Amino acid sequence: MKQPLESLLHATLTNLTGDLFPKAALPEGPLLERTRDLAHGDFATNVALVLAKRAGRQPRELARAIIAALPKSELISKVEIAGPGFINFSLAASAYHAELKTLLAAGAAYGRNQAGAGGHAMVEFVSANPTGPLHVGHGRGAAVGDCLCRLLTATGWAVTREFYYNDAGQQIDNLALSVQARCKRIEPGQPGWPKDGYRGEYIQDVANAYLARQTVHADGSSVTAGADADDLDAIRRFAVAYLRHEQDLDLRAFGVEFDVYYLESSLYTEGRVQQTVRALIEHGHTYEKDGALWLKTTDFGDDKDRVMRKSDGSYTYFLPDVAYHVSKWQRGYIRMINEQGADHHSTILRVRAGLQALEMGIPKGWPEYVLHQMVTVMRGGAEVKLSKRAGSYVTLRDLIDEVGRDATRYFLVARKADSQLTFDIDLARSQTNENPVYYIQYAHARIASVFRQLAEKGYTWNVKNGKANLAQLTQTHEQALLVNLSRFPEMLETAARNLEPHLMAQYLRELANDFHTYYDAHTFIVEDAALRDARLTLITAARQVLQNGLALLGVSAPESM
RNA sequence: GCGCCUGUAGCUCAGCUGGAUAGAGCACCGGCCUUCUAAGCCGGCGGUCGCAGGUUCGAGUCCUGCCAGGCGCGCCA
Repeated sequence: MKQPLESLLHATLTNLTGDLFPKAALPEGPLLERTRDLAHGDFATNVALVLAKRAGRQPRELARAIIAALPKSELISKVEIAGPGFINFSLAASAYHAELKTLLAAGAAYGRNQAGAGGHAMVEFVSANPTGPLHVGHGRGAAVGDCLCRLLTATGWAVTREFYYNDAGQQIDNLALSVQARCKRIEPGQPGWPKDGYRGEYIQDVANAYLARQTVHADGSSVTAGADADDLDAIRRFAVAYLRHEQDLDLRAFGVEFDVYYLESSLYTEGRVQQTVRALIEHGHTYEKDGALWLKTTDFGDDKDRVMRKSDGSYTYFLPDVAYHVSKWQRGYIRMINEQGADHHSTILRVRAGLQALEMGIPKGWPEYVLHQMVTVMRGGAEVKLSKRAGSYVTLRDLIDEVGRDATRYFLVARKADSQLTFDIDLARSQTNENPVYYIQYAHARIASVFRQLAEKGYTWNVKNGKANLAQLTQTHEQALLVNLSRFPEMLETAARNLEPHLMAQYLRELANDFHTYYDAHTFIVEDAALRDARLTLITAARQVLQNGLALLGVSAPESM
């Protein structure tokens, strides 16, 4: 909708270049914006205001010149100068009718674009260590990351979803020791309980399964428990597989799937960590001090250098991190987006520094990051502390079971990732209109219901007749709906470009509001066949966009509620 | 002390690349179901956009400095 008009304007301005203003004065980026107020038409441009100084003319005078140079177009019904020098465009009703037909023809594909041109993008998200069930923070990561994947796919990217986890190292040792202790009936706090052990009850479940010689499947392989409480290595393998499997069940319940599970241990077994160390040394960005090997991250903006190989010969976390990103780069991803909790924000600089130090031609801003801030969980008016170690955290599974998948996903993705989120379990549990996801789903269900009623009343919807009579849609509410439906492709484009899924959640709420308002103000199933078919055509379009939008959020679009 | 994020209505939050009169939901007050699902609609109440400067024709949005909150600042991951 916006694009043809923008092209027209751009061409007009290009023609005026040199005459009215220098070419360099032309602003880059979008020229047009949607107006907030219908009195200002459909689209507005501030280009006359922007160019005024460079052109040495009054904005309104410049606006007149631009309008005069504008070729005639069927799209536009009115152009006027407003305020200090805005040019406001009103679109012809026929332009909206054409858009509606485009929408219906495109169906589930409406709003999609090819901005990514089939390029390969990866989103790495969740990446929880297999030391316990997923908590609410992981849930936010899962919801946001999954929506990012959907947005990127819808805008022409070939997306790979990857989950990275640490299957060795200190945390996993703690896990194994904790399970071992539980195998020996030692409880947290008792003598023999490991320092920094995992205290959650799920550790006992793992221990019980281990002693019962269960077999668990995870990430393409299966592990059978040895039942020997002294075999720490067997316990470790079993516990990791057991908890990875449990996380998989959580993710499946949440409707999130991954293409690749990447094991940190493989970075060692494949020699990638060693190769990375060697390369970093070769490029001269390292030095030895106090028996440790340091990377000069200060060369790349860090406030102090970082140890990469400890004096005991083992590596700090960030070296495998760098090696891991080298793997991602070598796998050919143009875009690499890491979705993670903001408590890990300090890794951004270091990973990028490590990649730059390798001098492999990796762009400075690669990878991209989307960080989500903490989720505070409230229950009974009190905060529930998230603590994996203490074992008293709210799991993602708790939320899904109590609130439902749809509401959980919507809540976790409807806010800017940048802002802290308060997840009030009591509020989200209450199945009332306080839950905005119901509001949107209800709009969809209502439309479905209208068509059920239509059949009961012995009518059928004549699509052809509806499309031929779109001019009958003259009501204010109908026009508002037409306008907002046509905004969907722009919203999708913006949400994907900015990596901000919450924009889609927000938009759908507005669209649902437009529909509900329309629904209450007018009857769709009327005697007049032309009007009836036109209205049914309009609400079918609304149903389609609600479906498309909800699909981008991974939220269902129910036929009835 | 340093870095990242946040500060908008009583509460929870939107506000897209700076634009024209700052928007929703909840709460509160008042209306609307013999008519396609009232999980809905309409109206009202409510704001010095943390504070102070600056840039700009124009700032909630950009810059600087403060103030407040969150998260990080390890030879943990």
